[in-house]
Amino acid sequence: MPRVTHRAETDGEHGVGKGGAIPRQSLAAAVVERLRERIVSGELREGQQLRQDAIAADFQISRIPVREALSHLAAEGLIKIVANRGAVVSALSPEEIGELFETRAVLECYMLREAIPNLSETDFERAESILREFEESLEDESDARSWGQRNWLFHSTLYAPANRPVMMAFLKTLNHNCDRYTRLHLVFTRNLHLAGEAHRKLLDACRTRDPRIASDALWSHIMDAGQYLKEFIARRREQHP
Amino acid sequence: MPRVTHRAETDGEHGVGKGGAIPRQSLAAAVVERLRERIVSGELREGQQLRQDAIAADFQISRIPVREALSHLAAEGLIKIVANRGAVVSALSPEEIGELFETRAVLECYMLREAIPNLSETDFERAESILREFEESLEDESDARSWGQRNWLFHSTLYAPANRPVMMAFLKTLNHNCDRYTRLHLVFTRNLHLAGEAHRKLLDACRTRDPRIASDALWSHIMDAGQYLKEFIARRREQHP
DNA sequence: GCTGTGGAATGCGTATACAACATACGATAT
DNA sequence: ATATCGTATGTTGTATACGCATTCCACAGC
Repeated sequence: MPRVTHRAETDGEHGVGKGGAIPRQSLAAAVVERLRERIVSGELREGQQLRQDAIAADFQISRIPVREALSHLAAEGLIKIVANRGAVVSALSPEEIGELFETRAVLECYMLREAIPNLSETDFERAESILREFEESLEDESDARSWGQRNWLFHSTLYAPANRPVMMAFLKTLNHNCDRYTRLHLVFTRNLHLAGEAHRKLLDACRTRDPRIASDALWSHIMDAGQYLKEFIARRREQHP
Repeated sequence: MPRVTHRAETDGEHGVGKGGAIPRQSLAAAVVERLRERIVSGELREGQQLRQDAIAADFQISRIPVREALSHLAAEGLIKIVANRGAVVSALSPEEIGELFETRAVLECYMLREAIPNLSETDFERAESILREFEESLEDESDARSWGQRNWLFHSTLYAPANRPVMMAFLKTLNHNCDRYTRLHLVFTRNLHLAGEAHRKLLDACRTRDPRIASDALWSHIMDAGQYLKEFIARRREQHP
């Protein structure tokens, strides 16, 4: 959707603030993307305040598109807005984090069970190649940013044959919200390879084409991560109150 | 949250448009509520265009809060926004409607299974009384508006003991989206009492305290409705293209 | 020294104003 | 007569401007 406002012409001309100028599409949509990236990547810590003025100035736009962007992010659950008191990056309680992963587990296991009968050899190869890329990128610290994307790509490849676009959309948002915490954990523990192993086990389980086996593997993959994170965050909150 | 803008003083002074003036809280939030009500109640048909100007004039406010409200509703899935071309009440395909109900079934059955061990006699009595109110209100045609609310109230009472606030919030939105179609169906077929019977069966199933029995009952309750509606809408679309 | 009240400062919510984009219709040229 | 382009109109997207809520701090009273 070629959305070129009058600002577009001035984009490249002079200095860009720390945020840089925004290129195309709806400004609000662009701001959503950038802010989400910053939140999910951990650049914006949980609890941090988001001032409309500051963001607007940073992107060199007015507050209106910023407000819309914030509203959108609030709907996704990444931030919380209190009337007249601004927006903060939502700090979920350990229980809420656990629930997020639990919801994922419930829906994704169902998706996988529905997908298994339709999984073709091509799908397996696709997942395999994504997994290899994934494992290679694990070495590269700077690539940590794309970890979430690769993770979702792998999972969604397995679910795609279920042919449930609506659920997929749901799950994508949910994963955004979970990745934020997963990354936090990964950064601290640095055992990224564990995630790789878990994925490989999961893929093997799918190859059996037994819905029960695959589903169980996925269930523990997600719930274990959730449980681990729940405890990790709880400990961390105690130490840094 | 007492949100009184300078508009509040002028609220009662002169004539109200068809929409009436808006009292308190954030204007945007208020508009969301009203529009959602109109969409879910079927007052705004699917596919119908929502012009910002018209809505703003109707509520006697500017377009800014209207835009935010629309954005919010889009996030809930009740409307669709295309850049520079406005918003329309989202017309879901029969397949999408089916998926909506399927998602509900998956999550709500899980919730119910988790809730069953914690269901107390008090909970049963509460559900019972809601169900009675429900059945009484069925006779009153004018009360059809509150059908969705009562329906969700009944369901959520059964899930509450699972103690999963995040999932509950998810499900509430999902139910809003489903009710819109359920209502459509009910208005045409007028067999509201069927819903009452299904709920009574469900309650009895829960009283067995057997997770399997209760879950199965809920599953068919939701999936049957979804399937029926899917076909109903498909037929209706053929006839009124 | 502590508490309560008033005022300034900061930042959000909304209104108004203007610019950009989409569509439809009519004029002109082939 | 048809096709294409320009223009008119309406609607959305964004900027600027202003009023109000909340917060923080100073200062008076106890």
